[in-house]
Amino acid sequence: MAQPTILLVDDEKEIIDLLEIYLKNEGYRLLRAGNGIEALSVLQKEDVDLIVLDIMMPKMDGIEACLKIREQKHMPIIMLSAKSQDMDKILGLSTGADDYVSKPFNPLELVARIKSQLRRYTRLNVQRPNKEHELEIDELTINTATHEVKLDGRDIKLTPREFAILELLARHRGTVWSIEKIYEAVWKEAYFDSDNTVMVHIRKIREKIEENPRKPKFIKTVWGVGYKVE
Amino acid sequence: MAQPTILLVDDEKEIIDLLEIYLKNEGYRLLRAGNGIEALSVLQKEDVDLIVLDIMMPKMDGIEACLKIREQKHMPIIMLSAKSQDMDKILGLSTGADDYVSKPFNPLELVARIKSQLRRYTRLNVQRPNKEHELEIDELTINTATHEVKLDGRDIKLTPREFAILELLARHRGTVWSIEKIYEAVWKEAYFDSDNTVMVHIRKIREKIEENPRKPKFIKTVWGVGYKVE
DNA sequence: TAAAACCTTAAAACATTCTTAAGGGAAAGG
DNA sequence: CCTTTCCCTTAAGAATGTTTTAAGGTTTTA
Repeated sequence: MAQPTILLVDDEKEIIDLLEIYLKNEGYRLLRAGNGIEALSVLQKEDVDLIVLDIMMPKMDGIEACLKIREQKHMPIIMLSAKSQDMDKILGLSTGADDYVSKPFNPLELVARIKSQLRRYTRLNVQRPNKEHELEIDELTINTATHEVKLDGRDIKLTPREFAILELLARHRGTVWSIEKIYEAVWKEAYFDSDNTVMVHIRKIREKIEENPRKPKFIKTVWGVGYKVE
Repeated sequence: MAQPTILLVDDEKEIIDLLEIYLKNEGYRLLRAGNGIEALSVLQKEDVDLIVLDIMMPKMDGIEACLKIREQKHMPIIMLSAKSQDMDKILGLSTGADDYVSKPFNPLELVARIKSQLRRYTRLNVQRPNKEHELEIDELTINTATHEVKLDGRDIKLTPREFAILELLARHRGTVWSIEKIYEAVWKEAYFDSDNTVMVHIRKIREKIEENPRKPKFIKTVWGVGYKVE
């Protein structure tokens, strides 16, 4: 993290402007958003290391935004609250914020808190299981980042092709994929009829993840059409 | 952590008494100390989950105590500071405190901060290094400050490249690193296909730290993907 | 019951990873 | 400044793991 990126979310432009002066001076890269909705769309496009979030905002308030962000990604969130709204603060914390600061605040205090949070995150340097990278189907967990598959917590070893097929079906839960489509999506080349290699792979996957491969629970056959994960 | 233990360190008895009412009400177990020296001796005997530390104290002040604690154990430290000592606050943070609260404070605010810190520490169910610069994987200890590696207390000599690879994998325990990613992270230059130098280094590391390099315990191969330390 | 669709198996073909050893180069020591 | 030692890289064959092929079996549908 050479130059950490901080997203400032507040509807009061003056506050953002003020913070920008202090934070730029510390070498941070800054992004801004005027409400929760904007913040979420920025997060989709940009790689953000920490968020400063005002509680009171139009459209989507900070608490709601905080919850939504937590659903997707894990990063330090510092909440800003109007003076003496202690209940709000506590609420804010139980939504998953990592810290909060009361308005009016001393900018230096906020800078210190930001440093503290970023330091913690680099110190612990943990891979936080990123919900974004996890697919869950009942007791089956597929981590697309680490290529790990777990069934009831037990590790399942899948080969790269097997993994790719399972990921494809799990990602598009409910939709049926023909053998041809699967082949093209995974192999990225044209499919020749009379090639049963996808079928063989499906069989191998079932052998590994299904209690009874003849009566599959995860990968179902849709007769005459293809396969799906329900 | 059924009933987390909190150590309150302050020379003002009234403050500790006040906090005790609020924190007991939240179900915490409480320990008290009147200064830094007392605090350290309590820590030797008791299993503490979080410390609240006043900055201004006789004998050994909070900053000094904070540094000493950090040398030994890693746990959340919340500092208390007299009003408007902003510089003190920032100093406190750079000594390794995790958060701070200004006196006079709202007890509910402190309760919220304590919850937040404890939640974080349980949420990231991370291996907490006893010392800041040590990574532990079972009986393997990696000191990133001194570049020392110990296995069951015995010294293991690793070359710089070997150390860098092991550190990388150990720091991101659980995540799988492809050969390409490892190369780029350690060598900081572009990777050329058909270069098996990472592989050879992995082999050398295994030779040194694994009982049976064919059946590695520490550095596992994830076929078709890369390597990881579990 | 025949035809079509799907399943199973095992072995051959293919790909990746491991291992070893040797040579070049950098750093340490005289 | 030369020698020695240690570290890094390269390369090639061995070992291990994966994918494909192909042939025969089973289930479903009409």
